[in-house]
Amino acid sequence: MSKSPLPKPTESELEILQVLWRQGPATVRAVNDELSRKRDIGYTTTLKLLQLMLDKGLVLRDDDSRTHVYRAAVREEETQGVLLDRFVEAAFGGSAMKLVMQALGNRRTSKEELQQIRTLLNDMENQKVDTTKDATDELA
Amino acid sequence: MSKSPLPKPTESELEILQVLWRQGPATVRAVNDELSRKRDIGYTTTLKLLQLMLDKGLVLRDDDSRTHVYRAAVREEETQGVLLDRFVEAAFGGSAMKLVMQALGNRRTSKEELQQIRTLLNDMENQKVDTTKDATDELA
DNA sequence: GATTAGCTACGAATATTTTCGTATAAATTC
DNA sequence: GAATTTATACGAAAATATTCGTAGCTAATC
Repeated sequence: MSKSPLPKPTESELEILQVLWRQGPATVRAVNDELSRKRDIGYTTTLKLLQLMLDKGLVLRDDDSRTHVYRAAVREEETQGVLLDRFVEAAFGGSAMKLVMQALGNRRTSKEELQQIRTLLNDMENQKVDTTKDATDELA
Repeated sequence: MSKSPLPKPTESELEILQVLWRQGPATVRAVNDELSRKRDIGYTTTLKLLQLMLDKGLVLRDDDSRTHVYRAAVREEETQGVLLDRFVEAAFGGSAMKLVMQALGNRRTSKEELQQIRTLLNDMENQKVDTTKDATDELA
């Protein structure tokens, strides 16, 4: 019903969400193994983080068996949206455009990706008009 | 010359940098007044933050007169670039595309802005970033 | 069935960031 | 020129976030 408060995940919590989003439900061990690939982190640290995240409602867990299985309780896109808003505000003074321009300008992007964006741009522009038979009045 | 270590500004420090970028060199009082518009913050808190930022090399100050004047020591675009990289990594698993798509998809963007992006896309696809005979142009 | 290995719970130490109180001194006001 | 206002410096409390040690329990191994 109402939008949950959706507590802001910390940096470490985000790391874990990334793992869960990418790999699906996982045990503490699995999450920890994954995190360990990138940095030094103890097992109980990962465990504690997951427990805190459970309290916050960021993850859910299945504790039927002794080895608990955690899964993300927040959707990837939604969470990213929230974080993005915050980030745009904090780092780009609220200008999403500036961010996009910089994100695009600053790195190598493949032709496929560029085309993907073009398609999105077209969709956005058309969608704004309406959804009748023809809306292709602009060519890019 | 060499890439500076460029210590990562914290959230609060970023707030202050925003002010300095927007308004140029300013006194503690001026910065604090500006921050106070958005949230509750004591004068000495702002002062302390600026002093810490001075230590870190994020700002410079002119203390010729009793009332010191601080100014940003890091450029806006550069800092945003660093933060953006970090953010893309942390929140979008390293995919700048995902971020751009979401940033574009999730909010109202004017036709002018869309056109602006198209122009950038075209430039990028042409690989040559210049619009004239000279190829030494650079995108912001 | 005793020992070992693997798991969770949880308190607490660390580290980091944010906030402010207090001391002190210079400028301004009356 | 005394009192008030306005500064800076700085220690340290408070708030957050991260990390790990240890206890206790269950399953697996020998």
